[in-house]
Amino acid sequence: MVSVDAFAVLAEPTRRRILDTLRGAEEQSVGELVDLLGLSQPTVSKHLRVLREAGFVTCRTAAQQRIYRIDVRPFQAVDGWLAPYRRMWTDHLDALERHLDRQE
Amino acid sequence: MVSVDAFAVLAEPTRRRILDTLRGAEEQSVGELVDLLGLSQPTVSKHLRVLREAGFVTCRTAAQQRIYRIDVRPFQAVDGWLAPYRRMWTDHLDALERHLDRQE
DNA sequence: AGCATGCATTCCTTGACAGGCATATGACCA
DNA sequence: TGGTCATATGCCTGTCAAGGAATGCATGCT
Repeated sequence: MVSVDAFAVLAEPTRRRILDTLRGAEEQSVGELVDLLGLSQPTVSKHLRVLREAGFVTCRTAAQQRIYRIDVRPFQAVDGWLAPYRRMWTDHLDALERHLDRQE
Repeated sequence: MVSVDAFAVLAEPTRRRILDTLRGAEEQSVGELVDLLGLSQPTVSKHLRVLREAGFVTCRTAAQQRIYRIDVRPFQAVDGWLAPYRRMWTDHLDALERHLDRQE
């Protein structure tokens, strides 16, 4: 329960693929993800566990299936770290816009 | 030269600390970073190499010093991946705003 | 009860770093 | 030229995570 680092979780390309797949579909079962991604079932389950423990996905049980869906909160944390860097180029773009506005 | 994954680079907490330090100072030498971060010089140099090869920082030579500064382009790539997820909550916020507007 | 389905977990092996330490490189100076 | 400063690199070791194969564990069905 050691609160895994969100960036470390996203460092795995396979996990980002899982998230990208989930993003396009509201929610999906493990089997659907296995089919869509072409990965082994244990591989998908293990990545889903990492994502779940980091809060990126939530899970509900439907009969023998586990249905996963995205939770945005960890993404907000990542976005929070990224925000000051984003300002480094949006500020420049804003300045450029103001400059172009003055040109007219 | 194997085009390292930007997320994998950011997965290291120490590297994020280096970036956060650089962000507050335009540019800094390796020695300054060593002092500010309290890390060994080889450790800092090795992380800077990773950051440099991934494009997160650029480097200029000033006498015996190497002066590092941030380059925003890899951050833009990361932000690009994050953008659709960000819409998942900004859309909700926008909808909430519209709702509150109608309340008035 | 017995069996199949859907998923999670374990064990094992392998590969990728991270940090410490020592050393190399390159620029400056006397 | 010899020495020093600033930084980069190499080697070594420990740690940790990923994937494959096999197995465990529920739930549902007949």
